[in-house]
Amino acid sequence: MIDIRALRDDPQTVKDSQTRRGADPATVDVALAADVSRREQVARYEQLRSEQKAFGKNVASAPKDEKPALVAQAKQLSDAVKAAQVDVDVAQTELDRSLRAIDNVVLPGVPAGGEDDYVVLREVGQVRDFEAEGVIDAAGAVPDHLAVAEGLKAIDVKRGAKVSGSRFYFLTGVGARLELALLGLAMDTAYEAGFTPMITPTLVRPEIMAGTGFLGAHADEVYRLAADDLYLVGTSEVALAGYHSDEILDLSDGPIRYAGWSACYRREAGSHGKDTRGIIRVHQFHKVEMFAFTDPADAEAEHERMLALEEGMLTALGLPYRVIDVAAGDLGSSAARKYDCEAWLPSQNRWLELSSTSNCTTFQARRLDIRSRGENGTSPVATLNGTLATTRWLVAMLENNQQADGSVIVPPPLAARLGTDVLAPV
RNA sequence: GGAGGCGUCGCCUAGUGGCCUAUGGCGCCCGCCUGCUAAGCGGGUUGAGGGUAUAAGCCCUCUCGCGGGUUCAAAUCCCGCCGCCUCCGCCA
Repeated sequence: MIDIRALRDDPQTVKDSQTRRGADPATVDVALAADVSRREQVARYEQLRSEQKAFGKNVASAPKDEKPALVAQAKQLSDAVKAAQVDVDVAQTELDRSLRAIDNVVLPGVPAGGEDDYVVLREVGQVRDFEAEGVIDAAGAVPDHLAVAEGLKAIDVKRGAKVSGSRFYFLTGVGARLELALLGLAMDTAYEAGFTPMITPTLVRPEIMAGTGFLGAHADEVYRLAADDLYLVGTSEVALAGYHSDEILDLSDGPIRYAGWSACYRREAGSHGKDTRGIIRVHQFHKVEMFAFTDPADAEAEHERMLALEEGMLTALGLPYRVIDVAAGDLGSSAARKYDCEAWLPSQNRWLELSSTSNCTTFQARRLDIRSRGENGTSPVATLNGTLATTRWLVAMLENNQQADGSVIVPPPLAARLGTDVLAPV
């Protein structure tokens, strides 16, 4: 939800933001009109209610024989109050609806445009020359993650499909160990950076799902259990954002930071035919997600901090990657800025998104009513999230660290956990 | 899954339709008293939103788990939901 006070004070900024996203700036005028209307109705209701309460005392203390006449008058007042209450409800609903139609205000510096208008901030690490090293198959191509994994008996997609259908898989043996080591490293990294480790529910109530904005444009991406009216989360961000819903937080000691470990479920409804081989795009995976509640003034610094932690993980794993500043039109309604880290995928000669960190400023906190106390009462906090590791990271590790003999070098931080620095084909 | 009980201002608690603008205690805060501490005495203490003034303050609305309903009037009566507790059953 957008800040109604900021909207009153400076509608032009919000209009400009909508324009940069490719959205309709007229939504701002609709919301402003709804705001004025709501305030009028509320003032009217409060006035009438005040009169009613004062009159009610007369009725209570009146002698018995005067009561019938007073009650008749009170009834008229009551009818007026009820009518005013209905008007307030209508105006409030209209205001909420019009505010939900407005996306978060993008931060200065965010590139304008759509999906292809991102700006590459930097490329880090060296992409190996696989051909020169002889890491190619019979057809002269770099083996992809699934070919490598099958050599290690690390991933079984055939039986995943047999048991659960397409886009499901088993991580087997070293594959399972590698994933546990990766996610464990991510949890430890987050813990050392001041994040409280959390293992979160993966089934949530409708109001939490809606409050975090995942039932909007991408509602068909979400699994729902009809018999229980619960949703399977696509990320622990949902549970972590909901964790403090309807609360007033004490941020006087700095940001509140959580690292959520959870399974994530996505229907991948709109991606038929995309990334169908291997485990790049699957219905279920695991993820360690950073989540922070901060003072709005600290949000941009926290965002940079999360990005640095993500880059630290990628560097520790020795993965070549680049950082992109996602363009306004590709942000999703709650983000004010988003950085993606993309690792190099040698089998496809392209970049693959491994992590994403969003600064949602106060947008999510307004919907979930999460505030902190300041000099002038309470105000919404800022929320931020960022990926620290997912199952998909295995894809990049398997491809980038493979050797000509089909073995895979284990990066040092994981080697310590696995007890070996190389995974050999079996 | 079945049966029952409960949810009031930090904690405990009173409150069965109208002077409830919610009782009392504990705790906490301020002051008095005091060699110091404790005790005692006096005062204050639900939270949120808005208005006005900004030294404080003053005014209005909402707030008795949440949402509806009945009524001129609801903490109180009715319905739904959520949560907690007890017992039975089942279960990793």
